[in-house]
Amino acid sequence: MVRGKLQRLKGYINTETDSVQRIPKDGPDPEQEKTSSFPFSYEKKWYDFGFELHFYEGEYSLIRRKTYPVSSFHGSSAFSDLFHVHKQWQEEEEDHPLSLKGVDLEDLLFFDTETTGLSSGAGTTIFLMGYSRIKGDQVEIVQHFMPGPASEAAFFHGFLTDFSDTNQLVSYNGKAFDWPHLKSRHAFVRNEVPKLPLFGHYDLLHAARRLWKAELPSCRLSIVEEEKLNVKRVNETPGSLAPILYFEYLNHEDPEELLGIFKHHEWDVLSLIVLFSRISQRLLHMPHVQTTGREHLEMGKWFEQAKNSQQAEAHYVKALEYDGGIRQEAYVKLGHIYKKQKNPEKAREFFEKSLTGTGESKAAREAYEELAKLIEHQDKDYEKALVYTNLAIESEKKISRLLRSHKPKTEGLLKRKTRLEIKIEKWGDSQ
DNA sequence: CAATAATAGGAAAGCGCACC
DNA sequence: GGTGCGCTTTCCTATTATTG
Repeated sequence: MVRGKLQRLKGYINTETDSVQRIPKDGPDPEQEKTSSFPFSYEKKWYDFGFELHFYEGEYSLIRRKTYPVSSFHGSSAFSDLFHVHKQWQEEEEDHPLSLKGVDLEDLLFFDTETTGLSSGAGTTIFLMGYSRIKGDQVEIVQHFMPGPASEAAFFHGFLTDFSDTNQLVSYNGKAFDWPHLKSRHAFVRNEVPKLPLFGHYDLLHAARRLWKAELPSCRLSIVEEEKLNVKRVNETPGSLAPILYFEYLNHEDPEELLGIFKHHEWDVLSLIVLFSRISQRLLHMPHVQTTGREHLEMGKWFEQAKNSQQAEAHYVKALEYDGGIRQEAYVKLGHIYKKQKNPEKAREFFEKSLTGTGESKAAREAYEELAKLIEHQDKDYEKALVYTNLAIESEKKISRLLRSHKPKTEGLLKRKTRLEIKIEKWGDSQ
């Protein structure tokens, strides 16, 4: 039985080994199948689904191209938002991981694959890969389908002959999953097909995590879609069923059940477009995007890490408008920025402001310690510095009592305390 | 199930300031 | 003017979360 299956997969031209009863009742007439130029069963269905044959060195893959106007919506965003976002990125002075400065918008490939499993062992293959992209005033979706293991070269050939080396990938966890996977599968057919291009690669999983790690229960694409894009998926099959459905397809050749997977893949690559837009709109302070205080805070951190303190400051300042905990954190972050900018007076002002109102927190602990430092070295008011050091120690203790996971790190603070006590001992009060 | 990359936290190294 | 200490930056490591 298994042997028969393998043989069937190996060469579609060889219909001799296929028993008649294995062809489903509503399948094509076996007589016709032999003479037809279409190498698989269910020719009509494939055409109805919009797929075209791709022929390469005696093998075949299937390709579907589909377009929507850029004015159409996906969730609560229009694809055309990307135009504005792209334009806005050109205005930015400093670099950022998501920046599109100098990138041709139509070079972006919003890319995803469907595979026969998660493990990257030898048994797992890619059977569907493709992308969405902007083409003029249309969004184009290109899907390459591998109709069987014997078609991998044609499958890759169709995919690889379609774009240029200026293309850039945009994916969700593609850096860790899709691309390495694609590379390892490509190795099997590398002699027969073009080389893999060396892409620039934006991975939106990491962008999403940066913004929403604290806010969302998980940063899985489906959750992000629901919470941040208002995308409600209909008529699609979850990706987790892809392996089973593909194996079933290989048995009976009826693509009907794969329709939901094609839809799923389409949703994925379309969501990537609007996700890219949504995140960029927030990063660039573009209007009409509801942005939370937490998001501003996280974006501030992101810009800070990208060494763009101007944008970092802008987002932290925005975060000041939100509720207690957020505002407190933002004050502390701003304090650090001004401290780095050699403006200790302003730094101190912001650390102090962070302590008004809100109770114990890591931010408060941080502020106490920073104030102790500034007062010791600027004012040389050792008594007062000692007071803040003790407050920091108290704060640290309370936090570790509150958060079981947090192990107290008072070592540095205690060191500071004894040093200050010695100084006071030596010189009495602040001179 | 595997691979990957970002991140957080810690250790180590470089830098600047104060003190003698 | 040399020395030591505290502070910041950088480097390294372990952990975590996502993909079909």
